[in-house]
Amino acid sequence: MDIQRKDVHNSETPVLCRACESRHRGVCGALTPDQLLQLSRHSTRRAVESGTELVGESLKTTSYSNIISGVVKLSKMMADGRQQIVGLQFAPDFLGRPFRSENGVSAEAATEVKVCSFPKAAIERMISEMPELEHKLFEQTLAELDEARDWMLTLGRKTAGEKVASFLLLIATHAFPDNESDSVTFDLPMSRTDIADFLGLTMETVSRQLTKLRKDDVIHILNNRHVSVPDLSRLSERAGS
Amino acid sequence: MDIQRKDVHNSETPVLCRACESRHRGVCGALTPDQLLQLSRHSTRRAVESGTELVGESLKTTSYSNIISGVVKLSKMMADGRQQIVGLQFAPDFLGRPFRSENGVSAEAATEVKVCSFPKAAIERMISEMPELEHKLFEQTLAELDEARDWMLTLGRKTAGEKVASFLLLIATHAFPDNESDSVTFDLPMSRTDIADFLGLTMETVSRQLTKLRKDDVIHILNNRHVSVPDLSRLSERAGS
DNA sequence: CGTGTCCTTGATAATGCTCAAGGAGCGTGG
DNA sequence: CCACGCTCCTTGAGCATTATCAAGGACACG
Repeated sequence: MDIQRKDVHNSETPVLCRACESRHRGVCGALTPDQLLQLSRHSTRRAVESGTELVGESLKTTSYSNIISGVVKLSKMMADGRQQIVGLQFAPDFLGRPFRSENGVSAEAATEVKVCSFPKAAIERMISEMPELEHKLFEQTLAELDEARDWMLTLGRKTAGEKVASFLLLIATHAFPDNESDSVTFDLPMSRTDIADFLGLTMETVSRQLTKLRKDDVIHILNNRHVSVPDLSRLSERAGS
Repeated sequence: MDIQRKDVHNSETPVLCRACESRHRGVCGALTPDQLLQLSRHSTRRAVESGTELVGESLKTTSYSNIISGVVKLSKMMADGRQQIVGLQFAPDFLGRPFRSENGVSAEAATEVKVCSFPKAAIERMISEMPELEHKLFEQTLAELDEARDWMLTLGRKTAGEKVASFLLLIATHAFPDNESDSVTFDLPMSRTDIADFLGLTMETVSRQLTKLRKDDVIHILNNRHVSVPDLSRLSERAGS
């Protein structure tokens, strides 16, 4: 074994973490290689298929995760079965409600999802020891709150057409956060029913509004899931600014 | 001057802070008397009347505040004037978006409001020096996120009747957080128009639903603003659990 | 080739919105 | 003290948007 590597203060970044986005844009960016190594000893990486429940609405959570790839939907359900998706999470978001075992939302993989999971206790210990880590989580939570409030405007005040356009815009920008051009092509990470549950509409209304956008040449649809937007600014107009 | 007081390590709690709820349930609970004293030197306390704008939607903020009493509404507006209230804040909530000068919501006093304001720089310095303070703010932000997501379910999936009942329940529980009995009486902190903007409805629909609840004897209304709920569980049923 | 899932489209119904009129409370000024 | 003007709220009638119910199309998989 390479002695030099072992001896330097900044020990080597764990292999698993090297190509991980969480180390750059996510919460692990707050950790030194030493700490990363310590945490990685307790972490398990796994891929789950679309539809898997990652966190139950009233289940006690025993672990937290970083999303490595894929899309996770957070949802709430009423006693009679009505459902509302209250947020989408993308890599490299941190998944889980800190400081509380029960969080009132369920998390389900919307696409195939790769996660890196840690035991609750390990994370909580590191949070209490490292203000930098807590700060990162705080920043993410503030961003989620901003997004939740944006979406409240969409849910409460936009028309069906504006809602669907807003959703497409949301996916387009999150799928390609640093897209500079005015056109994008992407796969929708969710079914019509899921989109409806996110927008507070029915599946039929979502379908009709997508058809309308297609007929007005704002979007092109191939194979139900595959969408291309030739001019983002035209879509943006439809979203009601 | 009393020398003993001056010399003890834990100096005296500032007069202004003594009866303040923020010191117990709010963010100031994270501060020692020494730190409180330091902060209180920069703080200004003032009362503003209902309707005053405390934070502009795209204005750069120069100060943060603790709400001492009253209700603050956070809202977003679309270019064409459609408005959505995205949150209500009560004493002893902290008002302001940390780490960003522009926060995308405007804050307006819904009732007469008393606030204790601090310069942005002073708070940010204390946050960076005191993990405990940041932790308190983080906890409040998480609670706000939970509430925002609860409200998303209300906005997206509940009927007009359920929305109005949910609103009354929200006010009843926040006005008297430790009420044990099954009946409550309170004043609504906002107009019908504001309630409509919070629920994603029109003023007329809110009015009709209130009338319906009154005719069904779920609530009693005196003088438009004054409401009494004889049986909270019956109201809760109307809110769709 | 059948069966299943997901999506689209159509016809009809219902919920909530728009427009309109009028009532209640309140401060102001005659 | 009362009339007025004002704001806020209620109520009604008709309408628009979206939901519901139903049928059928596209595609995948056995």
